[in-house]
This record gives sequence, C-alpha cells and structure tokens, in this order.
Amino acid sequence: MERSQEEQAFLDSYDPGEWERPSVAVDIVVLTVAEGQLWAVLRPRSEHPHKDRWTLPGGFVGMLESLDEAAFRVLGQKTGLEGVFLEQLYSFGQPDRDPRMRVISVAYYALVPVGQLAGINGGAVLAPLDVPWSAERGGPVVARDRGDEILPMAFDHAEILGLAVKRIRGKLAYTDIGFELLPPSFTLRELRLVHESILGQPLNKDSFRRRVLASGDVAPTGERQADVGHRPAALYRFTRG
Amino acid sequence: MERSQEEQAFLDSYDPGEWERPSVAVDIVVLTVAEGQLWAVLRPRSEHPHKDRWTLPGGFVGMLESLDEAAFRVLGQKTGLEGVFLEQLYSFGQPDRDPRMRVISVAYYALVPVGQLAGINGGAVLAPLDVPWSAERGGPVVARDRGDEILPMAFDHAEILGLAVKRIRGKLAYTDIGFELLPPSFTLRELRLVHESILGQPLNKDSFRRRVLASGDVAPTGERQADVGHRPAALYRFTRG
DNA sequence: CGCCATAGATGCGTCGTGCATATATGTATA
DNA sequence: TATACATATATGCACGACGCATCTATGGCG
Repeated sequence: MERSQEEQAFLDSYDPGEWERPSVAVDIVVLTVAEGQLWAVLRPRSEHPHKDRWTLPGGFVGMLESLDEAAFRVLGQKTGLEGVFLEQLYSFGQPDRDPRMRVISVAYYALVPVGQLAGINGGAVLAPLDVPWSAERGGPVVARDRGDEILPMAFDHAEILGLAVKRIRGKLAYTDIGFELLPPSFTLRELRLVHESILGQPLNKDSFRRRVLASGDVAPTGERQADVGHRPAALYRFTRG
Repeated sequence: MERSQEEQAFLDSYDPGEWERPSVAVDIVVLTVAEGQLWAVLRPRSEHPHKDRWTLPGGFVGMLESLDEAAFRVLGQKTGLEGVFLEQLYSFGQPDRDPRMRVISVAYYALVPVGQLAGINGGAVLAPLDVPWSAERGGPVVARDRGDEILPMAFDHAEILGLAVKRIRGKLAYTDIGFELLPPSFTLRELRLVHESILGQPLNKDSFRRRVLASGDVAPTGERQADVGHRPAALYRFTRG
C-alpha cells in the first residue's frame, strides 16, 4: 500500500514512448428514424478479418486532431455527412477486439434526419435495427437487410450499436436529441413517432402532446400539412433553449 | 461525396502502424461524500509540466489489458483501493492537453464510501469540491484544501472532475449509485444526505423517505442507531435488483 | 422529570399522466 | 353533393407522486 518517494518519482516519470502504443480509432454510429423504427448506416468489409461482415463507419485518429475532430472528419469521409449532431458514446478497448493489432476505439453516435441520408456513399447501406431488449436493459442490436436477413456485424460493432441505442433511449426524456432526427418543421405526430421508434414502445398520444406543448420546446410555425388524406396537423419548430 | 472502389480499398487497408500513435492513459475520479459535500482524491505533481498542481490518479494503458482492467490496476497502484464501484466516464483527446506528447485519456469515476478512504496512500489527499453550477449545467469544479484555499488542477483535470460530477448528478435518480457511497447498513437520513451532497441542493425529507421505501431498493435490517443523542433511526440495507 | 433533537406517520392540495369522450377538418368515394 | 374515413385537437376525470404542514414517538441529557 505504501509507496516511497523514489518509487513515486519513477512512476510519475514513466515514459510511454519507450513502450508499444495502441492505435486509436473512432467508430461512428449513424442513426436515423424512418417507418416507425431505428436505422443505422453500415459498410461492408471487403478484407479479412471479418470479410463480408458489416462495420460502422470508422477510421484512425490523427496526431494533430482532437477526438471530436477525428469523428467529424471520418464521418464526412465515409458517408459524406456534415453538420449533423455528433456526440461521444464510449471507448472500447478489449485487447483482442481487433485480431490484427491493439486498437482502442472511441465510439460516437450521430443523429440524422432520414431526409439527409438519401445520398450516402457507395457501399454504405441504411439497415433497420432490431432491438431485442426493452427499456434500457442493453445488449447487442441486430441489423437486417431489405429481405429481413440478419447482417452479420464485424468486431464488437453490434455491441457499440447496442450501446448507442441504450444511450439515446436514456437521453431522450431529458435532452433535445429527438429534434435532431426531424426536419426543421414537423408535426407533433412525427415527433411522437421519433420517440416511439427510439423507445421501442408506443406512447400515450394525449400525454405526449400536452407534455411537449407545455415544455416550451416547440412553437407553431403557423403552417399546416398538405395533401395528407385527413385533417392536416399544425407544423411546429424546435425552439432552442 | 463519391469515392472510387480503389480509393476505398486503400482507405480500408490504411496501416496505422506506419504512423505515429498516441499514448493512451486512464485517469480516475475517486469521489466520496462526507460532511454534506462531495470530495475527490487528488495527488500533487512533483515534476514539470504543471509542477505543484494537483492531478487525478492516472497511468498508461498496457498493451495486454482492457481499459477497465487498466483503470482498476491504476486505481489500486495509486490509491490502494480495490473492489470499488468504477465506471467509464468519457475520453479526452485534445492534442495539446499534455504539452509533452499526445496523450488520449480515458477517464473513469469511482464511488467509495468515505470510511474506505481512511488509508489512501501518501501524497494523495481528499479534497472538498465546490461545484459552481447548478443541476446538470456542467463545467469545471474547484477543489480546496483544509484551509479553504483553491487547489490548482493540472492539465484538463478540473474539466474531467466537473464531468464526473455532472454524470453522477444525472445518474443518481435512475440508478443505484447512491448506495455505492454508503456502508452496507445506513439510515434513510444518511442516504438522503448522499443524494443532497451529490445534487448540491436539499431534498424534501418526507417525499424522499416515501419514494425510497416504496422503491423496494432498501429493506430494514431490524437494527437501529445507537448513541446519537436523539431518537435512533432504523438501519436499512440496499437490496440488489 | 422535562427539554431537545430527530424519527416516523398522516392528511391535504397540486400537478402530471393515462384514459375516455367529443368535436374539427382535410381527402376519398358513392 | 353527401357521406365515410382518418387523423387532429380539446376537455373532463380518476389516480398516483410530490411538496408541505401537522402530529406523535423515542432516544440522550441535565
């Protein structure tokens, strides 16, 4: 328990430059909501290991950029997305998570309105997510293709995806992240569908409306929907602050 | 936006081994509650840079250990603590956060009942914290010594400390972390003081009691306080699950 | 024996929520 | 043109959690 001054001085002067260092990467969970469920951007691996499995957009952190800058840069390079909501999620550092070498990955999650994901780069797909757990229990998440087949995930990326879903489920109630998944103008129904899709469960329609209107987070734009086959809903915008 | 197959293949095969790599460290925010406020374990720096400033216990991540393992190891080596609650907080990676070299730090926070901090190692001190913001606004936190003098913090450690406080404020309501700061047996008053110290504001005594008792998180041990100069309170224990 | 400090129980008004009901307003269709 | 249909929007009510006030209980101590 006790430690001498000299030993302490040695430990404090410990030079990591003499030791092997890990690589540090960022992996980005790009999430959106459409058709009443969550979707994520995935890219196929064309090389071993984990060839033909699916990965999150990711890349290595440069020596002169911050982690946030690396995440924005990698997101732009791999998907073309810019100016979206992006927040650090968690760092993954199991020694064997990449069989080639030691890679510590700082995971981020991005929230993007589905309308901005029309032109994501070749190779990347938007995959619907199955969340096989309720509330915030946590665990890996299953991505599927258009034919409902499971997309096998590379490395620990299913875990990362699961943690991102768990995180946004938790933050939905007390932050503004729900609005990051909507265009500037939206109906209360669309906002509720975003919340229901994230939470994986239906919400009481009336309570949700009352709560959102009383929160002061939204203001009516004065406009209404058009061509919707029923009474058009009022459009609202998010009021920052 | 568009990227050719060849360019993509090059990017995917990018070998970080050819590049300089950052060092990766863990820094641990050890928090406790006593005398109605939060305290943190700090250690003085004996070397430049930031000589005579105060740091969080920290150390480099080994190539064969996970981040969690590194955090537990460093916590044990620097403070002697074992078996305590420890959870990842956030990763800090500003290129200039350490003037000597590029160090990416994965911050953790530990919650320890004050009774277990009696014999922390030489040099380390338990410093009371001033949190100059309310609720979960966030920002740096000020540590003081016994004479109420401000302890200047090294590197970005005041930010890390602040984020740890912000995080536990947020998680207090919907997790069990409050119990991590108490001995196995405690009164409802002690539990409330832990919550008030973390939140930095008083809580309604009756509502707190009712809520805790109704939660099913605690069960009476059957024992009572002794020698307290007033009516002794019933002792409770945390019931996992 | 009585004072003091805190523990612990009870009652009440208020507010947010779930739920039911009623009305409003657009499109589609006979 | 009238009616059906789908959803929007407003209102009322029961219930439960919470803030607050009040009352009683129980130890130590002078």
